[in-house]
Amino acid sequence: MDKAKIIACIPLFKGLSDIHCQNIGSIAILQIYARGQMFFFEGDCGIGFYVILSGKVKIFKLSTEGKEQILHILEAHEPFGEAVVFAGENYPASAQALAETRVLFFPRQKFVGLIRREPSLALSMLALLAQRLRKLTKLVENLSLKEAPSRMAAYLLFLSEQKNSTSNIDLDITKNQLAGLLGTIPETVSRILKRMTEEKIIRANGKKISILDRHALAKLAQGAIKLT
Amino acid sequence: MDKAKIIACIPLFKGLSDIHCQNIGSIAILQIYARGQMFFFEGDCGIGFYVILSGKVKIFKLSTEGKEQILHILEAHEPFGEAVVFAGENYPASAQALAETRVLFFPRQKFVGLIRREPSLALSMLALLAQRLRKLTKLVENLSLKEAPSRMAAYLLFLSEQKNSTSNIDLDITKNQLAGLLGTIPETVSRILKRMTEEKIIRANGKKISILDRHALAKLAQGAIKLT
DNA sequence: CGCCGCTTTGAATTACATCAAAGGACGTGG
DNA sequence: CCACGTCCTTTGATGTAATTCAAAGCGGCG
Repeated sequence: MDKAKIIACIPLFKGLSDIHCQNIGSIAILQIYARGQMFFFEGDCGIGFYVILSGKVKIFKLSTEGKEQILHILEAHEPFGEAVVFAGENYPASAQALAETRVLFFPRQKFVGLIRREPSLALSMLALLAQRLRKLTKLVENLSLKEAPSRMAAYLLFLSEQKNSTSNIDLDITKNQLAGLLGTIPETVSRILKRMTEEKIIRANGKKISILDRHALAKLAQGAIKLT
Repeated sequence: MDKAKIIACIPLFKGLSDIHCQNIGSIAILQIYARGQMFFFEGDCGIGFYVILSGKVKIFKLSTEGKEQILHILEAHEPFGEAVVFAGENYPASAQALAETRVLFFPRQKFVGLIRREPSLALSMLALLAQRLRKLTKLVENLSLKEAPSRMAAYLLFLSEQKNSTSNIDLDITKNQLAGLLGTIPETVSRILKRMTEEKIIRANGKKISILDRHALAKLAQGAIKLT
């Protein structure tokens, strides 16, 4: 199995010539993490970044009392730990495998060397960071400007759009994790879903959720209406 | 007045050769914004980014009900609007001058052209974005994992460190803006400062604040203790 | 001087977290 | 294949931090 081939398939490295993919491949290290295993803890010295080949990874922060805020849940082809490569300090959050996960690891110094010689790679990384920035900005907006039901509504709509705009969504995370993502607790998630069901906005069946009233959900997401 | 000279003084462009500073200067446009004037609104098409020469700029989001969350308050030498240059969509937040502000404006396309030819400029921008990412991560942590008094304590300590670790801080923003920065409302800010004063952790006099008990403030910031 | 926006304070309200408990899903090992 | 434990999920009762609403004092600036 050729690492250059794998790399050519990763969106982040899209558009790079074969020779560059080979260069990148030559510094990449294939690693496998078991479910529950940590990639790094917040505050660890940053030694490089990862790209997921398969599996699922949670990026999160922990409060002193143990409550967790999930920043991202990432899947195949998505990179993480990039910020540390360029600001060269410690990881600003922790990363853990939610399932068995295969990754490519890119050591910091070597990767920076590549970037120096390949401007289009630099632009790819810039685009990636800029996009992360947008995503976090959105998260801040949600956390501070919206209440929990709105955040839930926004998340359901987001999931729905990701998956071809079907009305049938599959939460592929536990409601515990969903709570961490929305900045709340499992009990609240449960109650909100219940109320949405009562108002016939959604139909819930375990991790399967059908959107019955997309319009109401959208209104809810903007905070224009409330759950009674 | 030579734009290349000005640019050489900006931390973002530190370490670039004279010739590069000239190139950068040749695409930069000097602009002056009056107090209260908007640079752009959230959702506007992104046409470029700015670097502050003097003045003060607020980057913020507005909820549908009009509450605002301030993401950053920026001063001389700090850039803003960078994310849009590389993700090439719309501004993810709004920007407004809090005082008369002089900026250099860098049009998107031209700047990307420069980066293609100058890897060290790319690395500078990468470092900048990575740092922004850290800052936002911290904000998310504060908003979701800490309660208001902790966020206030953290902010006071942050200000104190910025200004040579003196115990005498000058909030150079209104408490209204401080509330927006901390993700709360002016009344809450007022009450928290009052309680901190009662517990002799700080002494407040208008916008001047003295830290009396730095240790207690630090404990508060981590959430280890609470205001009674 | 007079106005407008900032600031403070109190009382009422609310959204959400916490605590407690029970039911359910899932996987492991017997 | 069933029994068991663990974790996830739901539901109710209770508590609390923070927003909302209201009103009055303060301050700066035209």
